Amino acid sequence: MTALTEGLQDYLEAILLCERENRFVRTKHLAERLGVKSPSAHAAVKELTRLKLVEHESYGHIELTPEGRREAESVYSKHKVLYHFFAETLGMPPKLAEDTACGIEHHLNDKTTGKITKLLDFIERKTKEDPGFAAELKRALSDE
Amino acid sequence: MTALTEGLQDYLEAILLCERENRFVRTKHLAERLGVKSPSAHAAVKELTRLKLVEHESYGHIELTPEGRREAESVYSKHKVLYHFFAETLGMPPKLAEDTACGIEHHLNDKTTGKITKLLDFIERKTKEDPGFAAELKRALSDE
DNA sequence: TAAAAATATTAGTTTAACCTAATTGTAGGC
DNA sequence: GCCTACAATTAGGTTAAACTAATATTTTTA
Repeated sequence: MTALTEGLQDYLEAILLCERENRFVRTKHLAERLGVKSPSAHAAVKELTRLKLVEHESYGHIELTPEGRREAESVYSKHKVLYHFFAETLGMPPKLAEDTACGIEHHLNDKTTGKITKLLDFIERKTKEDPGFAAELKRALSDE
Repeated sequence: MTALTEGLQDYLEAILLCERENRFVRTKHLAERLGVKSPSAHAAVKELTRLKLVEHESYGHIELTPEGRREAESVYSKHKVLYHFFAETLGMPPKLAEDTACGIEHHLNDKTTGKITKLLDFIERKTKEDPGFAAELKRALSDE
């Protein structure tokens, strides 16, 4: 096991998302997305390269290895579940839901994420099937 | 605002809990509880002293200031809500629920914690009132 | 009470993040 | 083809957290 730090997980996730938006990924993109300066992003990419999670030739663009992609997708899938939980289920504002998901995503293992997913699916199903339930839940969560 | 690091929040929480178990708190207790060596705990306590969140005379015991206690209790209350969520609601094993709560507690603001609490209360109430609901939920969460 | 054991503290090192400032490389416009 | 602007990299410094090893203090016990 690699015991990837939270920081490096964030970089992997950022690479995955930049890839989708930009067709290729550069130091600058990561720095912007993560709110750090380029030398910081550069150092992180260097370490990810050492760990064989990305490939990066000097002054070129950055690519995930299969292993890096697996890792990145694992983090991102947790992110999505959490975002859904905070934004949709709990009705928190998008920005806060996003930031909270970011902070937490590194601390869930797959089992836990699975459980949360099941709970969300259950709540969603009940909400669709039973308008009474939906109303009750909404009322219970409101800040009256 | 003090912008307390996660690490220091952990120490405050540990002081609060040691207090309840031991009548007084020493460097050694914190180190044991947090799984670090005494010099690390010592350094943390020194920093907390500088921040006026604890009082600590050399070779003596460690006490929370009112401000430190408020902070410690805020962290611990989040911990409890999360533990309840993972262990009771999701049915995860105690140790895992505990560890997960520890990792996450620093990333929730009061609003978010409030929302989660409301959701848990709602689920608990429904579960008590309606055996059918309880069974459905249990089934939805099972790893069949 | 003096020696031994336990605990606390200090000193100095390491690692992972970040930063700024300085340098090197690349690519487009003239 | 050269110059400029932008981007990437390197160099060197900071902070928070941990560690080990060494020293100091307190407590226990013989």
